[in-house]
Amino acid sequence: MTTRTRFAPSPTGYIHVGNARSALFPYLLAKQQKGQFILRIEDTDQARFVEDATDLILDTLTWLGLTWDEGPRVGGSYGPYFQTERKSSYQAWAQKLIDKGLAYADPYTPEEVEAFREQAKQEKRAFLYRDHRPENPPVWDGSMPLRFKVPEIKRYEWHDEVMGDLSAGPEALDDFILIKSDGLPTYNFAHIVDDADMQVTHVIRGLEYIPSMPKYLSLYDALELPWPIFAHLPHILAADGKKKLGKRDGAKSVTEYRDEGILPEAMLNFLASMGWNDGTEQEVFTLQELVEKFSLDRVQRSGARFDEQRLLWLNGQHIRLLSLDDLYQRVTPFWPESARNADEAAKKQVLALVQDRLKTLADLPVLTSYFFEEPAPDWQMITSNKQLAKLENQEVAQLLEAAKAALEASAFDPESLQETLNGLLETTGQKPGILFSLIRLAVSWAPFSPALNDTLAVLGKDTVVRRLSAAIASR
RNA sequence: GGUCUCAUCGUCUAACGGUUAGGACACCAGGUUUUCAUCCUGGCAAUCGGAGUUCGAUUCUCCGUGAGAUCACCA
Repeated sequence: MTTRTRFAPSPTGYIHVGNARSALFPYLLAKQQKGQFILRIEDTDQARFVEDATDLILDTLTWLGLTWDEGPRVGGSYGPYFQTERKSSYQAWAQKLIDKGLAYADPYTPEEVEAFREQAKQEKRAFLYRDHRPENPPVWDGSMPLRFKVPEIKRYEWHDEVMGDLSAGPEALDDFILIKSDGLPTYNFAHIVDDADMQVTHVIRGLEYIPSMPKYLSLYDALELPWPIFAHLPHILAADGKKKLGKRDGAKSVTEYRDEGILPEAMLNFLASMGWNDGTEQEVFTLQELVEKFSLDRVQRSGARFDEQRLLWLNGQHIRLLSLDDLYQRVTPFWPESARNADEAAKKQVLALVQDRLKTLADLPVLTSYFFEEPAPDWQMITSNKQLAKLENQEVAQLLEAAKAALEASAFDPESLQETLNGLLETTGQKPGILFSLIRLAVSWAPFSPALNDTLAVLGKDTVVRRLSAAIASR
């Protein structure tokens, strides 16, 4: 049997990093086993439905590189892949339960059920709907919720690929709603029917579903459906707390990270590393490597806190892995305004220089703007520099003049420049920490820059001489 | 409150009963004859507590403690 996994989001908003990992692991497993990764949209909650959310979800997954084999936009033989379009299937499966006497109309109003719930709470005991099962339920005409009648109240035991052997007592079992009074199924019913219809072999989801497992298991049995393989994933915790990461606590959307210059492969690597590792000391994985090495039995059972610093570090690692051409493509929206009219060759030259220093793509402007526009002299940078602050005004001027003269006479390839710079050290008798820092600042007025000779070479003689003159003049 | 789950450096994690408890991020200190956010070297830092099983427990069992999840006509 080929492995078929799925990711089944509801279109209620953006995808945050926790959601993204719930998509990643089933994706990895399906790809590794040459199976199919299915995307299903669970849009049965009309109240929480958000108009553009589906497109946002699809676009986010596409950006991440988690492409689906079946689902919206691509179709497939087991569709439709939107739950609202699958009503006939839910009807058919519900009818099967009704025929077996395992589903009944819920005659109570929501207020009445709520009252039962209140009462149970008052009496300090768990609320169970099945304690209130109507003796002679009316015929279900669709205007009332349809409830599942749990056939056997017992303890359930099952295996979880991540969590191991699990079990839960009869308290976890209750008559739950299959179809709401609006005619749409609940998640509890729909996902089981859909997974069966779509021949999903592995149910991989967050561990918030574990407490409901006995209900699901009982329904599989009632429907005479084999149990799929289950894997419940630990939560990703918010950076500051111990709570499950959620939108309520301001979990950032995946697209925000994209806009901040995070690479999709870094995000995926990071997400995978929270809760999974291959047992070696490897930290940086490409998506292909993740596909090859992933396994459910090496997934952690405890939650992992979201540490952005680690994400940043991984992002830098992945930026360094990119070819220059690839990086050039990705960095397109991040260039400083002043680079807009620069030609491709010039931009690539600059990019090659800073590739090793980028932590995010969004760092590009700070690192490169002085290549494309005249930086404004900021003598604060010199007076606040520990070493440069010791220099007399006059010395600064002399050093800059000397540098200007030497560079004006120099060839401008990196090697010649290094020689010229070294020569300058001797003639001025200065320490490199002082001389080179000064030149660097006078030419870039930037907090950081690549190696001085490389920077000068890319800048070109005219620019370097002009900026040194400007620096001297502004003193 | 009921049910369920989890527990190793600050953080992410490794160690299928035997290791000086390993790696990475972050941090700190050096180095790479400029800065630095790259790179290299070094340092700091952990098995929640208590019983038990065992020659030997991070690892197995039990009890605590702590944390989380869940108890919807939401998923």
